[in-house]
Amino acid sequence: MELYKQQKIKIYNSLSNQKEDFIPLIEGYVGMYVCGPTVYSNVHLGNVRTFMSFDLVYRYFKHLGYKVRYVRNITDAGHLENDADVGEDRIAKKARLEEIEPMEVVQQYTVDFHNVLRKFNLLPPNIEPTATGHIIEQIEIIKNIIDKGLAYEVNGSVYFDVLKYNEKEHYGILSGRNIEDAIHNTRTLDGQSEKRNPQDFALWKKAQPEHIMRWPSPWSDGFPGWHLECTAMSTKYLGEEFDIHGGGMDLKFPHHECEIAQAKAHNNVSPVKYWMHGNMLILNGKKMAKSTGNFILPEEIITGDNDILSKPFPATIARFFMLQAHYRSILDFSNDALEASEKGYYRLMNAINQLKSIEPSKASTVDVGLWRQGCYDAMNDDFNSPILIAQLFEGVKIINALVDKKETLSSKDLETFKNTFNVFIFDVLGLENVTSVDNSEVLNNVVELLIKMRNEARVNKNWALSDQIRDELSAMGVHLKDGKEGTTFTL
RNA sequence: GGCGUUGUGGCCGAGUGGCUAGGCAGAGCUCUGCAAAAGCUUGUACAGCGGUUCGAAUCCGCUCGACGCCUCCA
Repeated sequence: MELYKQQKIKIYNSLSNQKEDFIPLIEGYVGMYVCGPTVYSNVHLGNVRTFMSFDLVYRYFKHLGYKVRYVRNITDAGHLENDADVGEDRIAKKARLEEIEPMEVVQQYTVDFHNVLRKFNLLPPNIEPTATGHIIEQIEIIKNIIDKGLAYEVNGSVYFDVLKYNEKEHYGILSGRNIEDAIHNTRTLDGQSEKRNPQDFALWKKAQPEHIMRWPSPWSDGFPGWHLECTAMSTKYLGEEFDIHGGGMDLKFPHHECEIAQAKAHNNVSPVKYWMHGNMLILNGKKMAKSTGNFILPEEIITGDNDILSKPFPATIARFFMLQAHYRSILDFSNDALEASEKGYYRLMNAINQLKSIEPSKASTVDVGLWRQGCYDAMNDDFNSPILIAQLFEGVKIINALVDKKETLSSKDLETFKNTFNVFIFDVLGLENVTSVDNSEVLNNVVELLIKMRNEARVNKNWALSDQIRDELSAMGVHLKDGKEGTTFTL
């Protein structure tokens, strides 16, 4: 029997603001869409956190035996900057500044994105579609929405008519807003607008002469609005109605709100059953964001090349650190917190390494089934990885007690225990067992110390010791050379 | 200003109306020639003020603070 029939998941649905039983549209299958990055610059650690949160979700579904179709897009058609009416496509702007092709920008940062996620051990999605690869689909959706009277064309651009939509539907259903409030609280209007209403959003934008990314359409040579791509691609690959849509909390409004409105207008059905939003990674008390410069790059964790870091950390430790917080909580990033996680991580891995050598006994003194279900209960409760990790540390205590022969497990229980422990750590949490941190500086110092001790032995004519040091180092691959200027070594 | 989230012991970070989350640090113990490491044990915290309740950190109200969104954003 598949595990998913035994383990029932509850998911916090942003649409209802409460935990709901997860019931897939088709039993045994899960359709999941996650908003991917806009590839106009390097992803920062905050971006990684969000994708990692959904990596956890994906991994757990897979572990339970669900057939998952996980779609995560690449936004390569940029977003508009500043005022939408005069704004410029981000990718196009970057390309113009760097005097390269827009697709070079896209290619460079897409490759970077993939490299980063691989280092943090994120599984690739099943489909990773691009916005520019779905221009035709987007145009078709716009046509349909215009036909239904919920969008209008002005000067070659097309806008979604939010007020009209709101007559029959609720624009703001996801973010808990009322369109009336929004109208009354409009910020200072900047300049003249083509829009009938400030809340309207672009489905298609006419390209200005300086725009280098453009496609033909019935309305103008131009480019699609940002929100539309996700509707086009999720509909195409997951259907008009699918199970889960995820993304960062900051996309809830307006991006996801607009997606709901478009999709409903287009398909006459609410597109998503469970909306999930991952919370922000905070640095210095503020959200990480490229625009403010308050961020840390994933690579900097690994190289230690950032002033706030005391040293480099393996990527998997950063992963462990982030999974120690629930995905819906804001998480504070700091060197101290990372160091604390590092110690806990090694404790966990030491236990795993000891687990291999434990011998079974005739009977069990530990209720393995209860402990195992505790692991599942944690994940079933809205993917609560911190609780799971706490449960795994209970497992660490059990392992230590087994090593000390204070507890025993039958061979069957031991098998279950080992299997569960490994599955949750490596398959579900996606951690990697980094046993030793390769630190060439430490190695250097160690060898220098041995050289010094050997030289003292030579001065004392303690040839037995000095030769022992040289020969044993040599056996380990460290070769000493006595030169006129002193002793050096090679690896 | 509007909408929403949140405020937990030295630090990070879970959580439920009554029963010790967990990690790090600290303390005690075991082990050990000494030390370290490792293991075990230990922490009565929940912004403030009211209210509901037999009982609230957990529900409600107010105050104060923090954060997110309202413009691109994971």
